[in-house]
Amino acid sequence: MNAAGKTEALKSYISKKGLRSSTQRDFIADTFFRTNTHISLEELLNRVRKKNSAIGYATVYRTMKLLTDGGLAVARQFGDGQTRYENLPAEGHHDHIICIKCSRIEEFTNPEIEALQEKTAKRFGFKVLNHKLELYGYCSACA
Amino acid sequence: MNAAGKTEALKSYISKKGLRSSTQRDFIADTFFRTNTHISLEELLNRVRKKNSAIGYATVYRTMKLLTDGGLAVARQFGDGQTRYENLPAEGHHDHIICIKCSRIEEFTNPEIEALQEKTAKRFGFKVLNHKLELYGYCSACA
DNA sequence: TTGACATTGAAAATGAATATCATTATCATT
DNA sequence: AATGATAATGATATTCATTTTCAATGTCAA
Repeated sequence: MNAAGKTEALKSYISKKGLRSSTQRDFIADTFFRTNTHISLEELLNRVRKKNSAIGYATVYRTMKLLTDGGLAVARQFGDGQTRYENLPAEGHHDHIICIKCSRIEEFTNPEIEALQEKTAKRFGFKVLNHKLELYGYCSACA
Repeated sequence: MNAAGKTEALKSYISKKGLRSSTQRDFIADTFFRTNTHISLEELLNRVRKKNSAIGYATVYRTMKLLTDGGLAVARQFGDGQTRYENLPAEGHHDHIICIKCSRIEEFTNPEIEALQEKTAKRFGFKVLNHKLELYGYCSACA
């Protein structure tokens, strides 16, 4: 989904929930939708304040929580104590394969793996909403 | 590796680093080595204090950091704000399925998924050393 | 036994995330 | 356009997990 589509999706989520619009939230969401991936709240706040320095800290948190609840952002913990928010890529879900030497990161999708995950979840009676799959190793240049 | 082996490994790690032994640390580590999986610091502290009520929580934090640095524990973030420590399993790798409401965590292995990961890695010319797969959703009780 | 220094426990400090609250903005209804 | 119910905001306080500080104690090589 592109940024415009996300803006639409957010609008319909807001109206579905009986919420109201605000210029701050629209601006924060739009700024986030234009990022690539894995932005921390601090980074997002910096970008937002470059254009609108009056926007409060808490409003950014609230907006990101709203986007996360609405399925327009994914909150991720990479272990450094800060939550990072991932903007949904245009072409659906992807996973990561990471070189532990040169930090090269490739994205991939594998529908077969997704299907097996679904099957595994059923085995445990879980309803899966999202998942994280990361492969760590050496890329061709570093092997 | 069994608990005794881990105790040995810890001892050699401590001497390699020029640290000293202490009864508190030995006891905390031993308690942890006897756990199964994914214990939070609070849970570990409770178990430790059942036998030795004078042990401070900072010492438990320090000990778990030491075990993590020494490769005898794995710190994991499952998104509920609490770090959980995983005792190294005797029988190799497993993945996780996590309830985002009640934080219930189940382990699973799926050789088919592993094989597909291997195939995916080859497609990118990567040599995979390890991976992380986590499924997030609602368990049967929270659905 | 001694002395350097690692370890401990209690408490204070830190830092990310959330809650509070007075004020302002939104929007369906008049 | 005015009203009123209430959502949203921004500043600040609070919460909660984790880390740091510090004085006292324990460890261990010399």
